[in-house]
Amino acid sequence: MDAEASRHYRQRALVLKALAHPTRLFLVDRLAERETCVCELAALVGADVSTISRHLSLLKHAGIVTDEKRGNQVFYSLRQRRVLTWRRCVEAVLEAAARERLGAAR
Amino acid sequence: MDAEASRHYRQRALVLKALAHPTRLFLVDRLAERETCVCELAALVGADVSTISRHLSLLKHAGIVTDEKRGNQVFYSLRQRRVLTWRRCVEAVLEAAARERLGAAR
DNA sequence: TGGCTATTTGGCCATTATGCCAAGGAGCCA
DNA sequence: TGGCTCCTTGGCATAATGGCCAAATAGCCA
Repeated sequence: MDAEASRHYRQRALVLKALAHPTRLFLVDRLAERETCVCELAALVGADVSTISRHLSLLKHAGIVTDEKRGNQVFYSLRQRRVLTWRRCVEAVLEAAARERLGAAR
Repeated sequence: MDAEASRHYRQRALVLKALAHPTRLFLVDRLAERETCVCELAALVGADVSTISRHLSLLKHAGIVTDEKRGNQVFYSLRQRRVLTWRRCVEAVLEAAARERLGAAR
């Protein structure tokens, strides 16, 4: 893998890494419905506000979400919806695995 | 997030975690072209064979690739091609970020 | 069987990721 | 200004990753 390919894949892996956490996937799915403030998201997840703030910050740096301060709250939302295609990719893998299990059990 | 949602997202995050590494993305792209043995992949990446073997094992456990022993070599291949939609998901994010940078520079 | 080649696994170590608490900063309202 | 609420960031402890070397396995072929 030459330097350019290396950079190419490092950059893409960063985006996937940002998604690759249960809480962050939940947040992305949530934000796909509507913009939401940090405290509400924290309540939904059931984790410390600081923890959620960190997850959101990570998603923001990855370019997946944006934030907007309004009053003393910060509302996060998806930067674009096509990132939701992560579902198609993952479901394809899970379905193939499920089919394989059925085949093995036959 | 209740117990079921938690399980749901944990399972999906596992698949994304398997993809979320530069070397593993490279391997997936490579295997999309044709099945390849471990030693050839190791040479392409330029890493220790044991390192590549571990990455492939991880991809296999995630249900993304399969292996087939033939002689004293092991050939890996994609289990299904729809996993390649990771590209669409990631490119959407990168393109949005690029647009944003252009807008900011305007 | 003995020697080779191809892979996987065990061990170790360095680096990164996570999560919570506490502290710090911002904005709102009385 | 003082007190609240909402977020973010610093500090830490713990767990998970990633990589390489060395050792163990498996299959081929003399």
